[in-house]
Amino acid sequence: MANSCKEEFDQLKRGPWTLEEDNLLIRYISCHGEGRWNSLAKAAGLKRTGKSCRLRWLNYLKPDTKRGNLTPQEQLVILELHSKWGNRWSKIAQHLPGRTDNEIKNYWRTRVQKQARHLKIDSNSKRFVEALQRFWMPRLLEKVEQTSSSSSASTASTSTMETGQNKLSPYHPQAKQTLFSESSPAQQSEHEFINPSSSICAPDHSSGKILSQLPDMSQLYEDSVFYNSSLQNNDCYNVEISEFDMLDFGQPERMPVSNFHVADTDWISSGDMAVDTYWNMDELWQFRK
DNA sequence: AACTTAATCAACCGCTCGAGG
DNA sequence: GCCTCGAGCGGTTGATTAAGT
Repeated sequence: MANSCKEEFDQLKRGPWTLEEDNLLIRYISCHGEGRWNSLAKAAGLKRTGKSCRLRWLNYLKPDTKRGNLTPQEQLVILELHSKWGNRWSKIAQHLPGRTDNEIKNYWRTRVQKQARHLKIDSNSKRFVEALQRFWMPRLLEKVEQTSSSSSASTASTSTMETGQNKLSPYHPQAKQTLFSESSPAQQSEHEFINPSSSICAPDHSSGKILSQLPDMSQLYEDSVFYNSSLQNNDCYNVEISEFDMLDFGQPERMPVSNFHVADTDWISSGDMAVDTYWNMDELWQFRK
């Protein structure tokens, strides 16, 4: 008995999914629906664990799964919700229609934590959260504003969440028809959609100026955790790496946010949304160069 | 061109939780 | 109350690709 179980386990396939496997899973689920993943895997003729099938379906094959880079707005939502809930990836994912917890987790680990390492700040620390809220999130808001204004100029019906390089699942029926579809009313009602700007600082839509809504820079200067801590810090390595960063957090009048280098290319008009809509925090350090 | 390093992301693993017997 | 099983979650790994030297 134990041997047959072991044999069964040994026969299970691992690693990347093949097209045939994907097709088997899609066909089975379209006929019988999701759930009971272990028996589903067997019934579908897949030599995979139920877990593996579930993951593959949820993260890649499910029709409303979005692929591709996160928009600035989506990134903003992630930062905002992560500051509230921490590593509750699935909870955060519920507020980003079409995005999976895995995708969000990967984004956080590869992009956001990278910047924390860069600054030598613990990504779970208050300092880092403050850096995000005071500095990077307003920058993202700015991009969201730019995106929405440029998209409204080109087409009034295209929502910000759906613009850019987002791709539908390759198996989605509409995938070949359009890359920039509007989210359906049903989809929107399924998720409590977070408007990032509402929870951080409301953009001034009447004037179209986001900069007026940025954090109070004089206050930022006064209570600059970064400035003070970096100067009082005897750790030479930390100062060496962080001095410019910290000073700039602390002396905003010397380096207003609006002066930050956005990108080498005009990310709105270049048409290369696949590259430039992606929030690249490295841009934030480029003013030093 | 060849090699190394870094970045990305799909997939796996172990754990917890809740439902049902 | 205990056990089993399915489902889901968060952390981690490893293969692939891109960038740098």
